[in-house]
Amino acid sequence: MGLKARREREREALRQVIMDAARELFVEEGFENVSMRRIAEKIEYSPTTIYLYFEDKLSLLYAICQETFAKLAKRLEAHEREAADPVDRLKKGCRAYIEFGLKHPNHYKLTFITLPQHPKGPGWKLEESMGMKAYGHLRASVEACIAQKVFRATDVDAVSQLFWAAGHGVTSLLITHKHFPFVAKNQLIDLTLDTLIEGLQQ
Amino acid sequence: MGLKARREREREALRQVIMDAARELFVEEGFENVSMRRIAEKIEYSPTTIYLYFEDKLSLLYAICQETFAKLAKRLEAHEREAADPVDRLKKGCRAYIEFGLKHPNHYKLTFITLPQHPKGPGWKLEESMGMKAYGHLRASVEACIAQKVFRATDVDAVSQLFWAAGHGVTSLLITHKHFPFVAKNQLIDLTLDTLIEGLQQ
DNA sequence: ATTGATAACTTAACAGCGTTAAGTTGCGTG
DNA sequence: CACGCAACTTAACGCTGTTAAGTTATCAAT
Repeated sequence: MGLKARREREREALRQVIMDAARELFVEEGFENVSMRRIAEKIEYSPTTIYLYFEDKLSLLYAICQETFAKLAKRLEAHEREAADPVDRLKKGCRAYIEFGLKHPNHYKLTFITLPQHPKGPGWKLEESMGMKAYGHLRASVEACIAQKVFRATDVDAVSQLFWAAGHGVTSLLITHKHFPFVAKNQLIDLTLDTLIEGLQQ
Repeated sequence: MGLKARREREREALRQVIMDAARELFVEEGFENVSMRRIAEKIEYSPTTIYLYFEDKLSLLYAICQETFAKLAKRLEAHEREAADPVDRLKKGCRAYIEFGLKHPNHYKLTFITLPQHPKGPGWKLEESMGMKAYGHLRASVEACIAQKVFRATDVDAVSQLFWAAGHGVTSLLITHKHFPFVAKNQLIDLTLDTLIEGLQQ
């Protein structure tokens, strides 16, 4: 009967409630500054209940990041369809990536800046799934630019990694050195992307 | 007599012993995974002794980072004297920065990647001292390029931060994503610097 | 209808953390 | 010899992530 199915649904619902509460706290106050007890308090369960749904605190964060980065991949796909011109598409994709990082600094920190090694188990697969997928989008845009001969360089991976490095550099610098007197964010982002494209065009 | 001076010297010596022990542990196992008690054990003092020399754990980390910044600044100065041409100087400086990071990945991680925010307010900016000095060297090179009108852009800080971001991006990506199928390190570094300079030249 | 299993959830506790208040020791000066 | 001060330690507080054991409710089978 539908009993088992209903229980399964309820289980999944609580799992989602935990993730939503945890995400809100993590994003607001940072992963390290949020305790399991605070998450539990927020959802009005005992702290140990969380351990019935997630192996430990890190696994909880991983699950949240999976969700968030699925969103990023989707957003990149959307940008891919929007722009017909490959250069424009590349630029918009990079911009989306950077702005995503700035909007979700804690998720970005976890997955791209400090990858904490999970002491046990099969290890951290996010990079191989969501992260790789995101890189695939970037690579496709670059490949289009090279195919249309608007870029001088021909090594698709080198150029892709150049864009990733620059985008990552801007993003992580703005995130981790909040107090540094940076110029306006948008100015720095625009200058970065424009300079790269200008320098690559033949 | 020289008593006070000797005591001062001894105090400074123990302070340095603490910093050396802490740095070694931090670099080996990461800031979060090293407790004050473990540092104390290593130097064979009680944990509270450390608090006679450093306000708290983060202050200890900050002091260590100051030292690292100082080393980097010195190396940048050396490279600065070598090259007369401003573009060449800028390139060599960036290269030195990146190679410093790749050669001391754990120090780099500690000072530029993992550096957490100090909760005791905004008066703590590491960037105002040693980090600023390093940034100053970069800025001077960029300023020379702009003064000699080899660069199109005129905002010295924006361009400086562009180079910092790109250099940091390459460095941190190579350090933290060791298993990713990057192209050859030198290829990526060269492409990055050449593309930036090409894109900025008028 | 009673029993028994099973799943969901809680209580209590452990070991360790950063940090502080209070206490102890040893030494140079009066 | 006694005082004061500096260096250092002991003991404790209130946290933390996590686990073992215990409770409760619900469904299946006798």
